[in-house]
Amino acid sequence: MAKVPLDRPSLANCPIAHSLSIVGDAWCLLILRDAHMGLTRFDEFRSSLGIAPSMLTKRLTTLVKEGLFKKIRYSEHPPREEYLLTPAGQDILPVLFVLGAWGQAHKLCETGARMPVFIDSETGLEIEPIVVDKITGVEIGKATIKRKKA
Amino acid sequence: MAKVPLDRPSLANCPIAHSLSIVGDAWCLLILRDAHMGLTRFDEFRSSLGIAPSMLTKRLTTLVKEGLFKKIRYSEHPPREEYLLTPAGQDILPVLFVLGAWGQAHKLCETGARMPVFIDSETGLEIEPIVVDKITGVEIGKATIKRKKA
DNA sequence: CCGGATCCGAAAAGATACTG
DNA sequence: CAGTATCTTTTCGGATCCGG
Repeated sequence: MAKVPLDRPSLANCPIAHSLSIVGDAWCLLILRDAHMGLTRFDEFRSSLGIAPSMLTKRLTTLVKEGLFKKIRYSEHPPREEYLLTPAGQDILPVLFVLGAWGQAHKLCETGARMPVFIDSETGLEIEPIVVDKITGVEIGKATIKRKKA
Repeated sequence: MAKVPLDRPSLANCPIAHSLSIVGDAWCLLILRDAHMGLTRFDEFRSSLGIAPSMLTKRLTTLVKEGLFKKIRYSEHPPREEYLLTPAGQDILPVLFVLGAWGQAHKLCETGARMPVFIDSETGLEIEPIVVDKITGVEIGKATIKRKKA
């Protein structure tokens, strides 16, 4: 899609729509996936994803502009830059978790052992992500999306 | 993007990439958002999102083919169909939750009160979604994505 | 009115080549 | 290594039409 029509009444005040206007694109989320796996450089992303350089430039530019990446010059001669996740970019991780968990649950990836797994950086153990309500701790699934009452 | 290149070694066994090859499109996720708000019909989606009919047809067709929607004929004369979420489609809800929570946390939607909120269908209370590890119950955020060791 | 199908100009994506 | 430039192909989105 070119752009989410955020002027639509149904979308104007929807946080989901606003999020999608930034990361509602498979390339963006795959770049963020790679960033969370430790990649930082243009060519690392390009060769990992097989994305055309012009596409990668465009995605990285908007992700920097939207505050998910910081562009850092790590060498002057020759000029070299790397892309580091900001806090906002790091906060995308739960989205990737849940997206991956959905794919796994529905056997989309049956060609063998799935390659990237989620590892707790403290315990080193694999994580199985679920979404719960922060207050009650109850797992989500029976909930619904509703229009807020006036 | 036309299609996620799932033949790439870096993506072939990645559940995130596989999920994105199906729902890695803003329109698809917005249609699913509307479906979770109770919309079922072609024209309901169209007028809610302002999507071109050809686009909507294409998205609905693939979502049916991928098993997120069931197409049900609810009238014979005239022939009328509606799109109902399958269990796989219902399981997308946590993805929408987390996506919305991210947008909210980063103040993407400051034009006023956000319209669709998340309501627990039992208690009627608003939900604040977070992602935790199923086993330990620890909130995710310090975790990382890693390649599985051989 | 509902659920699309078809057509067309504009826009975006993909591949490749090239440059500092 | 980090992108631009260019070219070709595909897709998008709007408008219109159409059968029930």
